[in-house]
Amino acid sequence: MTTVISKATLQRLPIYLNYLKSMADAPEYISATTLANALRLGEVQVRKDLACISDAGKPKVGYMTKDLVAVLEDYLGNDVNDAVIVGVGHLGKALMAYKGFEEYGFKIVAGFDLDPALIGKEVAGKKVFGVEKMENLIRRLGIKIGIITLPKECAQETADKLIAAGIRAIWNFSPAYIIVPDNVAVKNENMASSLAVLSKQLKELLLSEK
Amino acid sequence: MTTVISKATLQRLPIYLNYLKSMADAPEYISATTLANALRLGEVQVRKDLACISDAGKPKVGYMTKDLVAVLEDYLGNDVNDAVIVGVGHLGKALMAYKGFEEYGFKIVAGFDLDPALIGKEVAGKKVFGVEKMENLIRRLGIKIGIITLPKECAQETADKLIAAGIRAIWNFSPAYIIVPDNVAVKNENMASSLAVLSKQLKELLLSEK
DNA sequence: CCCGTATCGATAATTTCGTATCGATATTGT
DNA sequence: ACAATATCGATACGAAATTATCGATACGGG
Repeated sequence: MTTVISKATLQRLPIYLNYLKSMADAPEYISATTLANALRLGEVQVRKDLACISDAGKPKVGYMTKDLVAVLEDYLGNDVNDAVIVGVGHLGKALMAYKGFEEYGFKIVAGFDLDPALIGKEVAGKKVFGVEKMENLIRRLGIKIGIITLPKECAQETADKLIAAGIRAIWNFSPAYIIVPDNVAVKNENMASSLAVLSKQLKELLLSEK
Repeated sequence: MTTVISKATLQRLPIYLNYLKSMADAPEYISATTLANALRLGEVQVRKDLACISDAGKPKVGYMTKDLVAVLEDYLGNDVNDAVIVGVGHLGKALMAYKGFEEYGFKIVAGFDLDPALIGKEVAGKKVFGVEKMENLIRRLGIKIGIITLPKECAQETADKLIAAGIRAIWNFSPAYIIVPDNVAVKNENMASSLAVLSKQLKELLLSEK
């Protein structure tokens, strides 16, 4: 365990956790085989992923479910990060209301927007501020993660402001491709990329039946 | 060109297209080097990706921008797929209003929801129907793609209904992991996976400066 | 009590993906 | 016209990820 965890594995860990927690009738033990079948993954792959964070697998029975959940939660959420969101449109509101981030050590503490109709309101219990308060508030609270849910025109400009205020990781949902300095992490969430994969799969499915 | 296109490449193609189209002052020609620098990718990687779909690169000058856009659009959107969306909450509305899907051969034609206050209304010019109309409408229009933006409780059940109605590709934004038959494509969009990667990057960044 | 089987962990093989290198070619400057 | 250079496409190499294989171990059934 506690070896170097590859990016690919890291992306699967939340999926295991999510699946385990969503099981209504969780058995006491669960095997890699069972998990693999349920999630459409390779049996060996699951075992290898789990080996990174757990060493409690037993032949013939599998892993104790509650232990597995515990180590996954521990690994994924071991330090809670506060985050702010810029752009309280539909997507921004959806993310602010998304239950489940906090399970992964992630907490949205405030939103920012230009719209006076939104400022001062609350969304999912989180207050919405005017963007002019943004830099000050981020700096004061020492927040490191910023989420951008804005039209692409203002995305880069906002990213620059966030970075100037001390943000070190940006999750960008705008269609714009954001460029940041090397000492800032960025994840450009591109809907079209996911879609391209799905669309290709569909095409192949339909073709294979002709 | 027209070789087998890997999944990794396929995911980058929309990014190239998006970048090229978003350039305000697009030059007549653009080189792989320029693209690579702008998108923080390897120069050779970009060239290799583009080689899959284009053969119009010229030494010293690069690719003719409008040709590149044309082949990318052609490849990514060569068959327009109609799609429906189930769950017209914040996220559903955000996707319905998302400009940019149609550039990738993808068109949301209707939404479905349970809320009587929404039924009959329009979101971004698309009508919202009651879920009881869902199966009929999908079958009648021969729609193949369904997007699920519902709470996790109803996700699997809805997926089953969609499939029964003839849907062959599901884009699932609910936190639930959806299981489908082999002849249906599914993409479980897991926010937590993206987040895990970003969060780890941030942690490493902060650690490396200590 | 022993044998068959499901499962684990580890190692090895294969595949996929990314990167480096090299000759070829078009443009620019002299 | 010719040399210098940026870029392309192709090939070869290396790294990463997935998949296959194997011995070891725990449980259940004769």
